[in-house]
Amino acid sequence: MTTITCMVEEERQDLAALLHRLAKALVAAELPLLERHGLGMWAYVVLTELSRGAAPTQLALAKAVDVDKTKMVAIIDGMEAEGLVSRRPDPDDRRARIIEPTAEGRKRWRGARAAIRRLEDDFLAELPPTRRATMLAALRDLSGEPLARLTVTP
Amino acid sequence: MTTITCMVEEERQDLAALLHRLAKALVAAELPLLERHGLGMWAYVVLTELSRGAAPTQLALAKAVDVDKTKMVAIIDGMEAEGLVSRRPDPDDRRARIIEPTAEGRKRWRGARAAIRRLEDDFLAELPPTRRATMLAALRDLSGEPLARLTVTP
DNA sequence: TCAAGATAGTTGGAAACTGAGACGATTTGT
DNA sequence: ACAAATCGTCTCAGTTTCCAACTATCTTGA
Repeated sequence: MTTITCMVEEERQDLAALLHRLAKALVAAELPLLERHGLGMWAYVVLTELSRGAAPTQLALAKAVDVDKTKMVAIIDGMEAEGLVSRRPDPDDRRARIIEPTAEGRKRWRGARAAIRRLEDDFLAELPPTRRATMLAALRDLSGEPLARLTVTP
Repeated sequence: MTTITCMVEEERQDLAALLHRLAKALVAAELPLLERHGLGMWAYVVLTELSRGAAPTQLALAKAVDVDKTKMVAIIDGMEAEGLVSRRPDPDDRRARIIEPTAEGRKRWRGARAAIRRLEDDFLAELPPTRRATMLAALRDLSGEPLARLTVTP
């Protein structure tokens, strides 16, 4: 008698596609919230980066949020026109401009972030607490060193 | 003596931003693999959907992979020109075209998927097995009903 | 039955985004 | 002091995205 071991293929779907779909749906759901608080997506992303405390130059900001520096010009232009950020010459390097959020920028960002946080908490409420915590921790871990290794070793 | 309870704000970063960055980096890392197997990103996504077994019409395909139907025309045009899929009139509805992968399309897709699977497995190897399994299961769960609820209830 | 409306695929064009190149003003290295 | 590199900006071409039409076909309701 022969024993046949049937190796069931783990029909996992592509991780990239899965993450992409989730991110796309979340962004689509959050865009109306942002606009209700008077912010576009890029403005929110920039303000989020600025909320980390440091006062970066325009180029550092572009790298931090991963957009082209030529695009950052237009983003900051718009935000400055709306009074969300201010450009200030860097005293240590007169080529560079230091970007800082205004009081209004901070205010709108806090409102928008709270709304987004509520939506995401609601979205995540589907999962039991321990699984949710494990997943968030795993995602955070992956977005660190493993992600960096991806981009340098093609 | 007074006891001060310090509520440490869980400084979680935005889930959408986190997922977006991960997806973007993964896609960027996988694009060279795809092109090495003679596939573009859209061709791979379409072939992946076709591999589910059903033979969908062009419109059903567009909805399944979430692109505009007008863009699907160009995608299928290119794939047909490369001999990756075939257009066949739907016998039940002469307006519709049924899209089917060719042998060559299936072959290239299998090769590309294997390469992608290897890269993703390597990427996920950073996590301990149980955490990885929990995370993947959680992501899969979220991409089902919770995601659908997001898009209809803004 | 048959006329009106809806639908599948296609085409074309407008608007937004992306990415590369160049340039002036400035800094850095030698 | 001088060459090379860098920061912010501008411009321009190539793409993608979205919307409005159009043809051919299907479906529905009087």
